Amino acid sequence: MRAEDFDEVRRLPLFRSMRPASFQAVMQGTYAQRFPPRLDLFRQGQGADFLHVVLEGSVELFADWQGASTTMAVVRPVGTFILAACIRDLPYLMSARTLEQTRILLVPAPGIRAVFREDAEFAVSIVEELAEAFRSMARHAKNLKLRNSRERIAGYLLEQSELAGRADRFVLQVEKRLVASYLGMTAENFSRALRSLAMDGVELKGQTVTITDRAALVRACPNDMLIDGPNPDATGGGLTLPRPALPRERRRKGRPGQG
Amino acid sequence: MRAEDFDEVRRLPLFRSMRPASFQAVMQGTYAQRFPPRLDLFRQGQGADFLHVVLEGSVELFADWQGASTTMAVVRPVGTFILAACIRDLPYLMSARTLEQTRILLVPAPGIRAVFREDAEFAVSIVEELAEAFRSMARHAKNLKLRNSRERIAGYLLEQSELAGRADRFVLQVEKRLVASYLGMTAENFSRALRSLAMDGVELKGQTVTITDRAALVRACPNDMLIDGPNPDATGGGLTLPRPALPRERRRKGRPGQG
DNA sequence: CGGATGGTTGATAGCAATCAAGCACAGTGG
DNA sequence: CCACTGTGCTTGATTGCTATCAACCATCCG
Repeated sequence: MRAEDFDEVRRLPLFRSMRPASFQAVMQGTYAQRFPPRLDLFRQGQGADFLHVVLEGSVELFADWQGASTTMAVVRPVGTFILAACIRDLPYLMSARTLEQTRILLVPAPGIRAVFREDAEFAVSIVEELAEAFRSMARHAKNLKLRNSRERIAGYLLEQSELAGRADRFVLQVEKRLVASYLGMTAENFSRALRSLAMDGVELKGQTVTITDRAALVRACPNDMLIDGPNPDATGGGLTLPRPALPRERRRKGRPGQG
Repeated sequence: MRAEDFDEVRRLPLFRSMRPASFQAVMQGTYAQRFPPRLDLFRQGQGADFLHVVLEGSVELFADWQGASTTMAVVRPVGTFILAACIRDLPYLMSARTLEQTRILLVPAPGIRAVFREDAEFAVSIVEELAEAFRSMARHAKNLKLRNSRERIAGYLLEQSELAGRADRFVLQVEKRLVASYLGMTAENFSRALRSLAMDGVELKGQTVTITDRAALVRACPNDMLIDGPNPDATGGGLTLPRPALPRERRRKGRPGQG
């Protein structure tokens, strides 16, 4: 591993608070590698050999079953993936491929597990990373189960706007077909539903999205901190009031969920 | 906290490998409590004060948004919940209620966070628990995105059969409406789809399910270790072969997913 | 200029939600 | 003992959202 990589990695949130000796130990066998676009990194079901850290570029995590395939997440710098599989030394639940040219740090899983026991600060970093991954996946599931496709798209656009610094105009970071899959719908339906959001203050031109009426868009999908993510100091909603204990749980029209 | 509770708790997977002094520290302010059926334990959005450990009974974790509600998980002894929220000291993403009379251990979150740094064995237990929670949620999301309702039900039945020791006859552990919600469909649809599985080797009588033709049921939903869970020494499938890189990703008929 | 890929649009089918009863069962109270 | 009532479950009719199938367009690229 190159010296400049070494320094860069040392500054990553996951590694910055650990003791120098621990860092050295974890770095044994660790290397950074550059991958071309659209390269399969690993398949679901494989054994977990390396913790992956995205340094540059982006990686798609996806899953498939019986010929169907779905995008589970897109990881960008400085995100990690398959931490859980490494910790438990179990097969990956997802497959991974690069979306663009991507530089990835590959940290041997055994080293992680060993140093975890010896360096409390590293353990804290690991567990916080993992906790955030859990919460992210829980939000993903909630999003799928509690919202219909139109709402999911509206929510996604609002979230992207937040990530772009609450900008009213931003460019989609990934191709639409991938967003569609991530949001749990077909590309065709995504296209249609996205267009239909013109009524709700969304303007489209290629990959560029312009929010012309934020209030209307929020009306189409009231944002909720507990689904859309923490987005610091969100003025919008984040409301989650205790509901008034209805006689028999009432269901909102338009969504499955339960009774 | 009673002495016999103390001993019982000490033997739990989460606490059994930690040092005595650490255990003492974590137990400060910890208490076991018995709750009546159908009692709300907390609401999503609340601050994470206690790690919860189910000692007896069962707890439903659910989430709601804009009047819609969905079951995210059912926790049984000796499972924990909201570990991630405790670790990160963030609001719960889900609400919780008891399903039956339930005894729960309430462990103050600050103690967890403090002792985590001091006792490596405890840290390992925590992180393994959390990793498993992540994987469970990831499987839940995969299940929702890659299978249609019929398949999800068939998969659920096969899983329940495994949990009952690969029994061909077993009793549903929770009411059907709740299973339906967990599987992401309405109670009505669950009822219909369940009945339609008679064609696939499933017999029904009240809460009792009899699998008369396991092969047929597996055909209705090929089980996959990476969705249905680890179910030790499963003979069935668990196959997840590298697909042969089709010219343009083909989609199976009947499921959303992506392209 | 093909050819491949991503995106869009239209027509159609189908799965799943909604609305509305009706049934079964348990607990309660007369 | 038996209405009475609440709850869970089922069934039927209907609506409608979403997938599927099939073109077609735009862009990029060798």
